[in-house]
This record gives sequence, structure tokens and C-alpha cells, in this order.
Amino acid sequence: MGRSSKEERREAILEAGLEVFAESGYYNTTTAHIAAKAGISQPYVFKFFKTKEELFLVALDRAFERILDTFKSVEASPDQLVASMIAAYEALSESHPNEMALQVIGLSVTEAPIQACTRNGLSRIREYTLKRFRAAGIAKPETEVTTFLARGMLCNIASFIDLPELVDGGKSIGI
Amino acid sequence: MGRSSKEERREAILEAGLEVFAESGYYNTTTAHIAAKAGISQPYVFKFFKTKEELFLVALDRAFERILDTFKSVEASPDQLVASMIAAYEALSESHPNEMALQVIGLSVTEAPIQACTRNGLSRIREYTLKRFRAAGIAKPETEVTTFLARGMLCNIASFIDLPELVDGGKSIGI
DNA sequence: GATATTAGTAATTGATTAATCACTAACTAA
DNA sequence: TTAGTTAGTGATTAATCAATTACTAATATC
Repeated sequence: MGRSSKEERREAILEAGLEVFAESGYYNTTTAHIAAKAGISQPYVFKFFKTKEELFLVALDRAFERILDTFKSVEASPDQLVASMIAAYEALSESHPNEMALQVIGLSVTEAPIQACTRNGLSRIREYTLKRFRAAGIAKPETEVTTFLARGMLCNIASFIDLPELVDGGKSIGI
Repeated sequence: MGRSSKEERREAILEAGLEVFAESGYYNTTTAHIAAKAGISQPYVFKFFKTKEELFLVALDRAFERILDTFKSVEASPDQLVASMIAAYEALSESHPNEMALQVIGLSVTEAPIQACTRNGLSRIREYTLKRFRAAGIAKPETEVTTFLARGMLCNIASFIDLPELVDGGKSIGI
């Protein structure tokens, strides 16, 4: 087996971790669960990630990066910007639900590096969105960005705690 | 010592639990921490609460009840309703910050009874708010309620993860 | 076919912690 | 004073789990 296989194995463990974390949260996920889902032994996880925390951090960071990349790829006329970003976010919620769940989980993990990652991720998303809203000449951009992020986060929450009616009475999965 | 003292002791343990949970989250809070903050021995906690989970549930339930009671006490003319409810929520965030933090923590605790309590609490708050918005003749009440709740929750989140600029650039503590 | 390397595991450890148990000291009432 | 009750603690337990260690089987290389 060449290098790519090793990288694939790491990727498979990361994906398994993502799934189990999204299902059981950070603290109730054991490295044994992750290993089982990845089809390997529990200690072998540690050949790819030094700690459980590191594995979670890599997954969480990827989730934030993907959101940012998704927003960066949005091209729209000023008056269509918000609608386009909402659509992009909705698509992401469908294509990568586990990464969306990870954001909610990250919120109340008190380990400092994870809190820092969450803070940093949300901060960067806010900054970038604000820049776009401003460039589009949207009125009260700070307020609009907060509402946009708030509705997006509530959408993740509604999905994670399985309470769809929390968002717009559950009529759509939209933010 | 009469009965009231026993009730006071229970209340003190509950308050200690609230503080420690709000600071360290659910899983990183030990019953020893709570006992230390309450000035008693660790096993004595269990004379008042059967399990750590039960203690958390009582605190979380109280947090949701207080929000609901606060909203119920809001009296305002239709065109002032939203502003009044925001003001009431802001006051609550200042007077009972730990209970607000508990909501965020409850979101990603995967133990079933706690998830159920969170779901139920948010659901009831949404229902009541929607009723009030409708009675005030607010247009698109479902959407407005979602935005209202979303901004309130983001406010709790911003406070819990110590990222004030997440809400309206950090200019105020408002929702 | 011997040697080295890679991929992987079984077994163990060490720390943590919720919860129980067995106890004692202080008060209360007859 | 003694019997009973209440308030409280020290010591222990039983389970869990991240992380390490020490090993083996397979594969590639010369």
C-alpha cells in the first residue's frame, strides 16, 4: 500500500469520527465507537490522531472551512446576495449535515482548544459575511448579518435536537 | 432545624450546580465541584438529587420556566410587543446569565431526558411567543418568531463562548 | 530466503468519577 | 438517660475510557 492508502485510512477515520460525534456529541463519543465505525481497532486511531480532541478539532475546523468556502463561492447581484447565501447554506445543510451538527456540539465543549476553534470559526464566518453584505450595499449590515447567522445557527440547532418546527414552523428546511 | 432549612440546602446545591454547570458544561462538571461550591461533601448531594442528571434537569427546567414566565409578564401595545419582549429578554440575560448559559449547554447534551427537556422548553417558548405575535397582528408571525428566537439564542451563544461581536458587532448586549 | 518495514491488534494501565455504604455527631422528645 | 431521628462525612466501589505498550502478521526489498 502506498501513501495514498494511508491518507485514505486517515480520511476514513475522520469521516467515522464525524458521524459518531454528530450522533452522540463530543463526550459520549468514545474512541472505541469511532474505531468500530471505521472498522479498525481502538488503539489504531491514535496512529493517525494524537488525541480524541485533535480528531474532533480537525473535523470541526473542516466544517468551518467548508462553510466559508461555500460562501466565498457565492456569486450574486447585490439584491440577490442574501437569497443566494441562504440557498448555498441550505444546500450545505443537506450535503453535509454532520458537519453542521458539529458546530452545535462545538458550542458547549468547554475544552479550551475546541472553544477557541469554535470562536475563531464563527468569527471568520461573520467577518466574511459582513464584508459581502457591505459590498452589496445592504442597509444595517451588522444587524442583517447577525440575523442571518442567527437563523443559520437555529437551523442547525433545530436539526440537531430534532425540532424542525423551531424554524418557520417546520415548513421548510430553510434558514 | 425545620423543614425550610432543608429546602434552603437543596436550593443552595441547585444554585451551586447552576453556577458550575454554566462555567464548565455538563460533562466537565463533577458532583465534587458542585459539593465544594455548596460547601458540603460530595455524597451529600445525592441526599437531595438522585443523580447528577436529575440535578441538571431541575436547573434546566427552571431556566425555561423563567423565560416563559418573563414573556408572560410582558404587557405591551401591539406595535411595542417585539421591542418589549426583547427588553424583557435582555433584562433576563443580565439577571440570570447562568440560566441562559444552561440553555446553550443543554443543546448538545445527548442524554435523552435532557434533550427532551431542551426540546420541550424551546417548543413551549416558541408556541407562546407565536401566540403573542399573532394576537398583536404581526405580519408573517412564524418567520418573525423564528428570527426573534434565533437572535435570542445567538445572544446566549455569544455570551457563553465569549464572542460578543457575534451579535450586532458587539455594540450592545441586546438580541 | 533473509531482512526490514508497514499495518495492525490484544492486553493493559492509570486516571476519573458517579454513586453507595457504613458510619458518627448532634439534636430532640419522653 | 436513653431511644430515635436528622444532618452529615470518609472510605470505597464499580464502571468507563483515553492512551500506551508490547506484540504479530503481512508485505516489500535485496
